[in-house]
Order: sequence, then structure tokens, then C-alpha cells
Amino acid sequence: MTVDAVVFGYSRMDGVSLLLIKRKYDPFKGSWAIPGGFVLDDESLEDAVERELQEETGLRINYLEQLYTFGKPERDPRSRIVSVAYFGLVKSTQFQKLRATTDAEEAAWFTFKKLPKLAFDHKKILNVSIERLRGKITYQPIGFELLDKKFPFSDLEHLYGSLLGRPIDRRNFKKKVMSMGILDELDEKAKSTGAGRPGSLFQFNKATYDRLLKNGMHFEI
Amino acid sequence: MTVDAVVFGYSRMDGVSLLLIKRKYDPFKGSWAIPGGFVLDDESLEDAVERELQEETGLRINYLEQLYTFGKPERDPRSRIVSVAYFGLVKSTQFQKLRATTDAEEAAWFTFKKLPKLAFDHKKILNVSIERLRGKITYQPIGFELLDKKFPFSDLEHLYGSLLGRPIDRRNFKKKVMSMGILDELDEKAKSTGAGRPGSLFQFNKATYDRLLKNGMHFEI
DNA sequence: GTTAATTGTGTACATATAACGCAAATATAA
DNA sequence: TTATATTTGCGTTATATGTACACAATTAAC
Repeated sequence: MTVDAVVFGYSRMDGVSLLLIKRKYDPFKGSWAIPGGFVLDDESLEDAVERELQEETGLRINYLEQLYTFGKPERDPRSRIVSVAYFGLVKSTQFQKLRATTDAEEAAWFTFKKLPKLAFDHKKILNVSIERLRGKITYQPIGFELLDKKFPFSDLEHLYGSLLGRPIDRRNFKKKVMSMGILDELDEKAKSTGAGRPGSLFQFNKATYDRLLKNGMHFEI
Repeated sequence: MTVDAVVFGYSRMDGVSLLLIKRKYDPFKGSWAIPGGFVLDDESLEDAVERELQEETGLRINYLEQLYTFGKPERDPRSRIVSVAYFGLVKSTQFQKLRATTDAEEAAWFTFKKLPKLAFDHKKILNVSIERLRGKITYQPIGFELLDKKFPFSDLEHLYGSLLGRPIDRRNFKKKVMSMGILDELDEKAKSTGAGRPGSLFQFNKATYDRLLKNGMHFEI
């Protein structure tokens, strides 16, 4: 009985990225793999995920949700091992932390375009996970879990664009998101990132979202 | 490691119903419970579900999908047992079969309004399952899996009405479903069920649905 | 043949989505 | 300092979709 955690991060530079670790032990020693490990007898599945992630990558995840349970008898060469996969999101601040220290370490971020070969059936787990993320982001506001607490609107726009894999009309997108009333526009301006006009910072208003949700509101992008 | 199967059925009389078994052994001997049992070492999770269902109820399910994995350490009084819950749908023909033979047996159908107290954390599993069924039926045509191969349109209408728990405008509903082109209207008429004008029979066209899906069509009711 | 139950159909209105272009603010290079 | 490239920010119109709503036709039972 193991748990695996498919963890996504986001940065303006690279877009959406995946957290992987390099395995220290056989089987698949030296291969890149999704972080995870065995569940202890007295801990819940969620606790196991958070513990393994902490041990292997030092990261604190921001959002965690059960993805799927993989149980084909032959999926692990050692013996019958059933794995409950979770999928998690981290704030882009955390993303940068790991990034600065792990180039030569055992944990690193990978963009979808530069994925290494993965151990076990982790490629399949990843595919299910990407599909879920893509699907979910259109009807639950989980995109915010990938951004900083305060972010320029363009971050949100680029996140959705890269995740959905299709161009987004900025005007219609903004109109829609703002009309839901779950984004607060702050007085601060983003600090310039090179070229162009700096925009306002925005912040997700979870309290408002929860209230709307309770009243039967239907989020959809 | 166990699997559990939350199986739904539908009949014109009772609407949507849930399949339960009466436990023969401790713990919870004599209680009603969701069918399920231990996974054998060399079988997949899906195989385990189908085997257990066959053993305990004799039913063949028509649609099976993994629901959620429940792993709280204290959920089973015997020891740490993780259970992968599936959710399944059976055709209303099958529904009637079981119904005719099991009144005094160990397996039976229950409407949501007349549910007995359930063993283990099965009430929680059921709740997750109902939520999933409700949510899914609006964006995937799984409702057909509960009906006969051929059915009068009113069956579909009643199924959606009772499942979504809100009245459905027959004209708008029919307009929408028919405009998707995934329902074929047959030449046969339904045989009368007591009173009223008999309507045409309809049939789900899975081939068309798959084709539309591949072309990026978006099912939603 | 009268009644009660059910099926079957169309139109007008409101709402939501999609398409589209240009001006303002900033950094950098000339 | 001026020109250029880059990014933000905004509003209108056309189209599509969803919603509300009423009455005639067919059958079984009485």
C-alpha cells in the first residue's frame, strides 16, 4: 500500500511544471519518479502523502486531492502494490524555493515538454493527473492555488492558457472572472518584469467564493 | 485491501435505487452494507469488484467506475483496511430480476428514502457516490446505462428529474437531448403501462456519441 | 362517450458567449 | 529626449444558448 503525489507548480517563466524525484534505491534506482512511498499502519492516506513529500522534497503543498488508485497486479516488479495517487498544487513562491536549490539534488521541476522517462507506471498516473487538472480548472477555482497570494491578472490568464492549451481572449476571460466577484483588485501595482505596462495585483477571495458556492453558484470558465 | 461497489439501479416505479446486502458474518453481522470484499493477490481491483458482486448478488453490472479510496486507519474495527470504492450502474432489466427473487434473500434494492442503517463507513461512501452520480449525469451520458436498451422518452425525463432533484421542463429537455443527435427514435411504440398515450421508444446511439466526443463535442444537460 | 392520464410540439424573450480594435503605461534602445 | 516594443485595460456588437410557457392528440378505464 503506497501513496504517490503528482505535484504541479507554476512559474511565469516555464508555465506549469511537475515535481519529480530521482530514486535512490532499486527498483528503478536513478530513474525519475513521482514522489511517494509506503503508508504507515496508523496514518491516514493524506498524512502519508504529506509526510513523504516533506521527506523527499521539503515542499509544503497548498492543495491536495485524491486522484485515482492504481492496482494492476503487475504494476510493481517487487510484489502486488496498490498505490493511491494524489494530485497537489503548490504556490509559485514554493516553486522558486525548490528551484534554487535542487538543480543537482534529488528533486526538481520539469515542464511537460522536457519530461524524463518515468519509473513504474508513473507516466500513466501523470496522464490521468493532467487530464484531471485540465478538466477541473474550468469548473473549480483551483488555478489560484498555483499562483502567489497576490498576482497580476496576466498570470491567471497565462496559467489558463497554457493549461487548457488554447488561446484565451483576455477581455472575455477577464469579464467573466471579474463578474463572478471572487477576485479582489488591490491598490498595489505589480513590479515591472522587464517590459510593458505594470498592472494591478489581484487576490482570490475565498470567503466570497465559499459563500457563493453555498448559495448554489456555478463556477465555470 | 478491499473493494466496495455502490451499485445504482432504476425502475419506473421506484426511481433510482441502491443495491445492498445483508452481512452474514461479523463485524456488523446482520447489518445492511454495500457489497464488496477482499482483493485477491493476483486480480485487478476491477476484477475483484465484479467477482464480489457476482458472488453476493448475482448481478452483472453495465457500467463501472472507480469512485474514491477510503483509508482512515479506524474505519474498520478489525484492523487497518483500505477500501477502493467503485460505483456501478445496472440496466433496469437486471433491476427487475433481482427484485423478483430477493425479498427474503440477502441482497435487495432500496430507494434513497427508505435506506436502512449501513455498516462501517458505508454511509459516507454512499454520499460521495450520490454526489458523483448527480454531478456526472449532467456532463456524461451515463443515465442511459440505467435504462433498458429501448425506452420511452419519459423514462429518461423521470430519471433526470429524480436524480437532479428538480423538475425538468420536458420540452426544453427533449429539445436539448435530441439536438445532440445521440438518441435514435425507433418506429416501435412503448407498450402501455396503464393509462395515457403510449410514446415512441428511443435508443442511445453510442457510436454517434463516441464520434462526437472524438471531435471535441461537449455534452451537457 | 366521458374522464383522467400521458405524449408531443413551437415561439418569444432573456441571458450568455464570442468576436473584435485601439489607447494608455512603461522599459529599452537609439 | 524621442521612438519603439511590450504589456495592460477597456466596450460594443452579433450570435448562440437557455428559459418560460399552453394546448391539442392519443390511449385506458370507467
